[in-house]
Amino acid sequence: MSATKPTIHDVASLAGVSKSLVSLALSGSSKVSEQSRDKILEAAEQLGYRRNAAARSLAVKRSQTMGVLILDLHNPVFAEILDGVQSELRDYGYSTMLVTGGDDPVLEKTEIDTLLQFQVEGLVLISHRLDAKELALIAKEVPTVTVTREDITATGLDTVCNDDIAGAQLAVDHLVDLGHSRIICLSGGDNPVSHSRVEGYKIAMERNGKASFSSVVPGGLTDTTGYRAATKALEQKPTALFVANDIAAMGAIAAIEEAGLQVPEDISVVGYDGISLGALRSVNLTTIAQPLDDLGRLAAKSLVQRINNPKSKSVHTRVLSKLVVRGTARAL
Amino acid sequence: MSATKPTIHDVASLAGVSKSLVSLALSGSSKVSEQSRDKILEAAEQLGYRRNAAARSLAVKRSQTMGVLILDLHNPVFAEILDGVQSELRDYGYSTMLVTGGDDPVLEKTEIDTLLQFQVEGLVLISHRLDAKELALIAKEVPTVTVTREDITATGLDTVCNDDIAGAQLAVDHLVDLGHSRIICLSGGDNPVSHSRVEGYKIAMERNGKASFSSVVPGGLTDTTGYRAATKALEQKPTALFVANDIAAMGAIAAIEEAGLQVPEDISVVGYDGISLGALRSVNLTTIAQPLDDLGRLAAKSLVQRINNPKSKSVHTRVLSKLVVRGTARAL
DNA sequence: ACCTTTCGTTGGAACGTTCCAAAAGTATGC
DNA sequence: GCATACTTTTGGAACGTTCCAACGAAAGGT
Repeated sequence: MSATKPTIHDVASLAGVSKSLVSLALSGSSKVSEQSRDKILEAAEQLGYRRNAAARSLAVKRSQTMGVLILDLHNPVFAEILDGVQSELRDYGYSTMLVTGGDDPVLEKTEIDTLLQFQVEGLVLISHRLDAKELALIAKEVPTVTVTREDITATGLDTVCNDDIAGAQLAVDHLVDLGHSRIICLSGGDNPVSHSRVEGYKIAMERNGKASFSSVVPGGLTDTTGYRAATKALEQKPTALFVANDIAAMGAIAAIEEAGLQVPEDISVVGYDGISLGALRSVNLTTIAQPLDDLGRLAAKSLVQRINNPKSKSVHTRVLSKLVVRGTARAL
Repeated sequence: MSATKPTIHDVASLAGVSKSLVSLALSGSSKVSEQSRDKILEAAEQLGYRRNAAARSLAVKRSQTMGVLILDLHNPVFAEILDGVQSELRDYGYSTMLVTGGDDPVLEKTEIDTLLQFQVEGLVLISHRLDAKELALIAKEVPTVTVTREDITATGLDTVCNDDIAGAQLAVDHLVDLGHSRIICLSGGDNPVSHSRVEGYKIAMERNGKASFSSVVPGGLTDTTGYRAATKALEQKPTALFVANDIAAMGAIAAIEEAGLQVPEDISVVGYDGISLGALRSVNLTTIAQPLDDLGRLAAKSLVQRINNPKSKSVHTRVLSKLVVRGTARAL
């Protein structure tokens, strides 16, 4: 650590030019003579000069930074979406500031506040805990895009997500194709995403003439809740389970095996999300895969677009999820 | 979006006081009269005023922000460490700026550069790709702590990690306790962490008088590399496998099952890392668990300490990993 | 030789804060 | 009623950058 960081002034005086010229040279302006540019670049190099983003952001009134809020890094879905967000934003020349809400909704609010203090130009919210009123308020202040929920409309707010209703139908159709009728749905609890998936399940059961077998067992989005729901579901002697998400599906599989049954020989299981974890050989989960990376990329794109054109009306982007057939569902 | 963001001046004139007093009031100074404080707070609220962190950081010459570099968010180990880092830093009043290097080492460097431009006060590096020279250079510029590698000593650089050699011995000892002799080690490839784990394996085999069975099959840290290594290892008819990390262990388990054998009935498997994924009921992996959250917290602590006392010499913190017995290893 | 244009360069203002020294106001003591 | 002390408030400088208007020098046109 040098005593004090070199500033543009230091570079200027070492190169024997004015600070203005240094600024110009550093931003690659064409109106700097070859000679001066070289001197300046060399001086900067020698001093280990680095632009001060705070000062810059203050002067240009743009931070070139986006804020990202993630519900919970432990669920791989979010990490995978983040990856897309981040790499896309990088291409647009934005940096990313990431915060996680943890379990605490209050914390989530203060974290967003921190983000805003840093003058982020936009917000990507990968979380479904914020309520609509809150969200609208935030979106009014800064361009915002939510990923994974589309239940909300507010000015300045874009959304990116998959069609959960359609996706769930894909799952059921696949199971029906395999000859299943006794297909039970393990729900993901009380949140918009899970509701849609259940709805899709019901529609597909009906459409396939299996309405009489339609049965939803309340569950959640975690390993444990999936396990519990499956245990309960087994009482109804299903031949297949459609589970609200991949993690819960893994819990469900464990429950089935503990009950002395085999997946997929005795019971087929289809999950939802398409986390890369499910592709691991020892998991090998048949699932409805959301294009998670795309989800992130599109969110980023959408945000950048809105920043360039703040008055445009809300855009709701839908991505297509698709069935990924692996080893946990097979023909009866 | 309001036309233009309210500044401290706007608040001041609305409250009928000077900007200085507003600044004072907002930072909670005790030398502001009750009356003024109320007026100011109310005015701020009314305007939706929010401090500008860039301006603040410029004025106080402290960004109150730390930079975190993560190798790869897809590997849950990193996400779990990050969680600890982040929550600890929050307690110290720091914000976090996160970047990921992706696959590209060059990118990793520019990302660190971005972080430094934002005047982060410290750097947490959760990545083992940077080389020693690079690292020393960075540490000279800003307090830095690496998590997960301790092969490097440089001024201003602290490290936090577990004792891989000891951890690996724990794994082998456990297997020996269970009556195993034919224990094969699937290595994690060519990196310092994996080397240590192999070394620990060898030491423990020797110590337990099983040196003649000692055998290392080269592998990697991913699902696929674990799968391949296990396939090869099976030729030697082992009764147990010690795998370099949990993800690879999961790949190994898949290979074993595909070969028509069962875990743990025919072959026991012990992993390393203790990712929460391994605790999922359908995985249920016996492993050497690093206290990942602690790792993150300690890194954060170490960093804060160094910031408060930059001249102190390098601190190398060791955390204790422990055996977590689950379902993939059992007595012969 | 002089006016105009172009090019390269410059000083100063501005961005929104914090901090400091000093001013203004209020209370206390004699 | 005045000096003293203390509390509250204030204007201005500073932080490191970008941007703009303006400058001098060199080049071009007449």
